[in-house]
Amino acid sequence: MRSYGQICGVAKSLDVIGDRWTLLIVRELLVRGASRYTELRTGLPGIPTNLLADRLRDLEEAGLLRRDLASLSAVYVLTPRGEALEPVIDALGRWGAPLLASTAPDDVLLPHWLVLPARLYLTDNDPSKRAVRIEVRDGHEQVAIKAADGKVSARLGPARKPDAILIGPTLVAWRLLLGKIDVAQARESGLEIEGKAAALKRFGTVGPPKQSKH
Amino acid sequence: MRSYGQICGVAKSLDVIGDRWTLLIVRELLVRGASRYTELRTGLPGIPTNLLADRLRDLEEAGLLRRDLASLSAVYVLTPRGEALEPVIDALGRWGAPLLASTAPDDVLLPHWLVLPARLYLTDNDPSKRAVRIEVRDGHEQVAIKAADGKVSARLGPARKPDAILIGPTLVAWRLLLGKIDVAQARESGLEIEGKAAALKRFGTVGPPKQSKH
DNA sequence: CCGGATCCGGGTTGATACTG
DNA sequence: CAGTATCAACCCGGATCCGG
Repeated sequence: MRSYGQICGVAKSLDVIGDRWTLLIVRELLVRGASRYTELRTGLPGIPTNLLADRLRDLEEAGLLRRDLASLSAVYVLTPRGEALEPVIDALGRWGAPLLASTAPDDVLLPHWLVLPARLYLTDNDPSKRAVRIEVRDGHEQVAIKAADGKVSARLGPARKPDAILIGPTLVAWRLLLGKIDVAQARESGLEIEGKAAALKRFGTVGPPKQSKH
Repeated sequence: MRSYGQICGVAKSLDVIGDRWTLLIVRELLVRGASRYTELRTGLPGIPTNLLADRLRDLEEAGLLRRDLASLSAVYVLTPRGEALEPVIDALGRWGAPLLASTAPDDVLLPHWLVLPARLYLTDNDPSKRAVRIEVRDGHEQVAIKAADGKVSARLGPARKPDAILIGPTLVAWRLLLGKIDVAQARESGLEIEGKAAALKRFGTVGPPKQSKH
C-alpha cells in the first residue's frame, strides 16, 4: 500500500493494515489461532486467492504474523505485534454492531465469526451457578460458548459436555442467544435445539443499556 | 466500496469506512470539529480533490456527517454516529505509535495532528499545582495543550495566556513534550521557546511503562 | 480564491484457470 | 493443498477545468 506520508499514528497504522482484506485476515487469525492457507480461505469467503497470498506476504514483512513451517504444510500465526490489533478489531466490531441489522440477501455468516461478538456482547446472567456450555453448529463448523464465574468465553471447535446444542442457521442461533427471538421462533426459522433449552437463559446481553428511550 | 458480504461487525464497519482516506477524513473532523472543504484539504495533504468530494458524499449518505449550509459556504460536521468512531481512531493511534519512529524523509506533520496523541499519551505530572498552558506553533497553525487537575487536554487554535510557546518544527516540539529530547537539543533542532521552559516539566508520558526491559 | 466536476493513465482488485 | 498466472474491471492519483 502506498503510504499517506503523514506522521500520525492513525495514518501510519493504515499504511500497514489499511489494504482491503488485511484486517479481516487478522480477525481470522485472532479467532482461529494458528491457521493454514486453506482454512483462512474458507474463513474469508470471496477473497481472491492471489490477494490472500499477497497479504500474507505483506503481513509477514510487517512483522504481524509468522509463517510456521514446523508441520510440513505452512501454518500462519500472529506475532505479539499482530495480536496487539485486537483492540482495533474490537472497536470496529462494536461500531459495526448496528450495521448487522441491515444484511444483504446473500451475506454469509460463518459460525466462528460469533467468537468475537460472543465475548463482546454476551454476559453471564448468574455468576453464582455452575458453568453452562453450549455449542452452535452450522454445516461442519462448531463454536463453543461458555458462561462461568460471571464471564462468557468462546472459541472455535466443539463444546465439551454441552448443556445445549444449537444446530442450524448461525444467524438464528445468534439472535436466540441475544434474546431477540425466543425458542419457538428459532425453531420456526429452522434451528434445532438439543439438550436443555433452559441453559440459554444463562446468557444476557451487554450493549445499548436501554431498548427504548425518548 | 464493494461489500465484503459478511455478517460480521468488523466486515460491516469496513464496508463503510474501509475506503482509502475515509478514516483520515473522520480524524480531521474529530480534531477540528466543523470544517470547510478547503480546511479538510489542507489537513489531508496528498488527497486528490475528487476523492475528497466523493468521500464526503459517501460519508453523508452513510450518516456519519452532515453538510451544514448555514453559512453560505458549506461546512461539514460529524453526526453522533460519526463521532462514535473515536474509539476506533484511538485504537489505531495507539497501535500505530511505534510506527512513528520510522518516518520517511518527506513525511508531513501538521500541528493539529498533535491533538489526539496529546490526549492519549501525555499526562499531568503534578495535578495539585495550577493549570499550565502551552502553545505549539508551526507555520500558521497553532495547537493549545493544557495540563490541569491531572488531565491533559488539547485543541486546535492559539492558547490563552500560555506559559510557554514552542515555535518551529512540530516534530521537534512533540519530541520535547514526550521527553525524548531536552530543551538544549530542541533549540539545536530549530525550535524556538518563548516563556517559561520549566512549564514543560509538567507533562509526562503514559504508554510503554518501561523504556528498557530484558 | 472556494468548492468542487471531469478526464485520463496506471495500479489494485476480483474472477478464474492453472500448476507443483 | 497451497499457492501462481492471467486478464478484465474498477479504484485511485494527478492534472485540468469550471461556475460562483
